[in-house]
Amino acid sequence: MLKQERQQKIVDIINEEHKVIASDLSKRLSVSEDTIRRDLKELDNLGFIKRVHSGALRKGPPVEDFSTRQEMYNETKTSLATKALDFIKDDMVILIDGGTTNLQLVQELPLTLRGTIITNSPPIAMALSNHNEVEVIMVGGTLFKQSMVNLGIDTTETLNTMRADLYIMGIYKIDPQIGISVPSSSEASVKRKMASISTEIIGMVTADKLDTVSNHIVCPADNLTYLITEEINPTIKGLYENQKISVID
Amino acid sequence: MLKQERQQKIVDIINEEHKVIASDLSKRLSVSEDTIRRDLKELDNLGFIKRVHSGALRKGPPVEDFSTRQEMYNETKTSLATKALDFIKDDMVILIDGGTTNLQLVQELPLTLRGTIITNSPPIAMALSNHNEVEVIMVGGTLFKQSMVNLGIDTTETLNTMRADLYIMGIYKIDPQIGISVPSSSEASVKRKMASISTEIIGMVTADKLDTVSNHIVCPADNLTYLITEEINPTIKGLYENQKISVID
DNA sequence: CATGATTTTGCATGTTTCTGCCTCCTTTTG
DNA sequence: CAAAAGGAGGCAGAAACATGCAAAATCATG
Repeated sequence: MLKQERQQKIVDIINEEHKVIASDLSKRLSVSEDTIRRDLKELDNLGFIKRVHSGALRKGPPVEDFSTRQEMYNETKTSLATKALDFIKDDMVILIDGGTTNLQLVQELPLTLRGTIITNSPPIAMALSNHNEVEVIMVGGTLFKQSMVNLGIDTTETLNTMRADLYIMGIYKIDPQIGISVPSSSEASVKRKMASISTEIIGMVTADKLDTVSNHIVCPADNLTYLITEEINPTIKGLYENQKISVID
Repeated sequence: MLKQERQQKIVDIINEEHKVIASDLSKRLSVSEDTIRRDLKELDNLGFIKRVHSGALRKGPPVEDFSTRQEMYNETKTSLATKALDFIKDDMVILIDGGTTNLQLVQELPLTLRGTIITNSPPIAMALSNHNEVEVIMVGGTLFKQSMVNLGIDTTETLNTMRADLYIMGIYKIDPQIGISVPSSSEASVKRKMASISTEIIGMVTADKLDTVSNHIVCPADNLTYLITEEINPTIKGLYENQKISVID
């Protein structure tokens, strides 16, 4: 068995069973305890596990009580988020609204990032609790539970007094002709306001959201400065590029 | 069993049961009393528990960040929350700020509750995502990560336009003479504003917060309509009752 | 293919940690 | 005060660990 393969198994076992005993692993994987110890040491150095005497422990919290977390460990969303990271620099004022893709992005932000993040989404705010160099400004309003964002007249009024370098718009539906649309009018109006106070706008879109339409129009698609998508389909790409949007895939 | 694992269990047991007897632990964990004593000593040195003769007690940790405190699901907070539930009826406008005890309370609210909840705490808002009959209004501001609440001028100004039937105040420190205090001035001013727009105020207090003081005074203790505590100590109870606070234990 | 370098692994070694037992001391309780 | 319970510190065996070394496997390069 390959070393890398074996170490992957060890990580899997620890994630599954929350703890592991070195001598036990030795039998289960049919290698000497010395090898196991070396593996555990390496994995600890890499930060995957926590080494303790006679074995190792899982690193994260013992129980994940956020049922939504699994859903967000989506490979596509991760790769979209990674591309979006290129647009985020220190000392920017960044506006982020809701959506699981945006949440994914925030979770990938380096802990050393410095700047200001304005959001109307409680989950986004909470995800930033460990970013000590980021000032988080929450925009209040009435919580719209379906997408976990604050909306309403208070929200737009508060936004009136702000500005941002970059708005990372959560996108539910987008279509080259119709534009960006959402299921509720108050959400549309808050997004419009956010767009109006930001210098640049980027949107991350998974392929399933391309060429679909919802009830309330936010803005034309070409209001986006950058469209980050996984789609390689040249037809679709061309449609958006005709509107002078930079399409990144 | 791993040593770390055993010590984690001891901490869990103490958080759950409030106290623990060394000889009892020895049987429950199948190790000698000597080993238990050594564990308790270590855990005491690390600050997780308070060592006493013949066992150990739960420690009211003075300061630590929110993510650590959030792990402390313990019996006291649950029972305090249960008592507080009596004050919550349908169709009320309830103001709730931050704190783990408040979060615990919100998690125990019946899903059928109907009404309006105003909060400046993202975790509180998120905990209400499944309460379909509750309108959640988030008050924005600058996120104070240590206690996960929104604070600042915007926060107090927004609150100026609101009112509530009941304010459930998260209490950090309370003393009969000095009053209720918190570590930051902006937190104090937001709490004062919240108190001023609410008809009644209740506070849940675990024993470790009684008779302690922090830097910034919020208000006198007798501003509270009800004080809900686990403390049975008649002296302390009398002190607060002299100030015409209803003390519930 | 050949051959030398690198990586991986198991074994032998001396060291450290963990644990239970023992003895002596301290605290609690009646 | 005295007995009982709990605790501190030392000791020793067992288990776990780090380290060096050599054999085997793998890789790199011509």
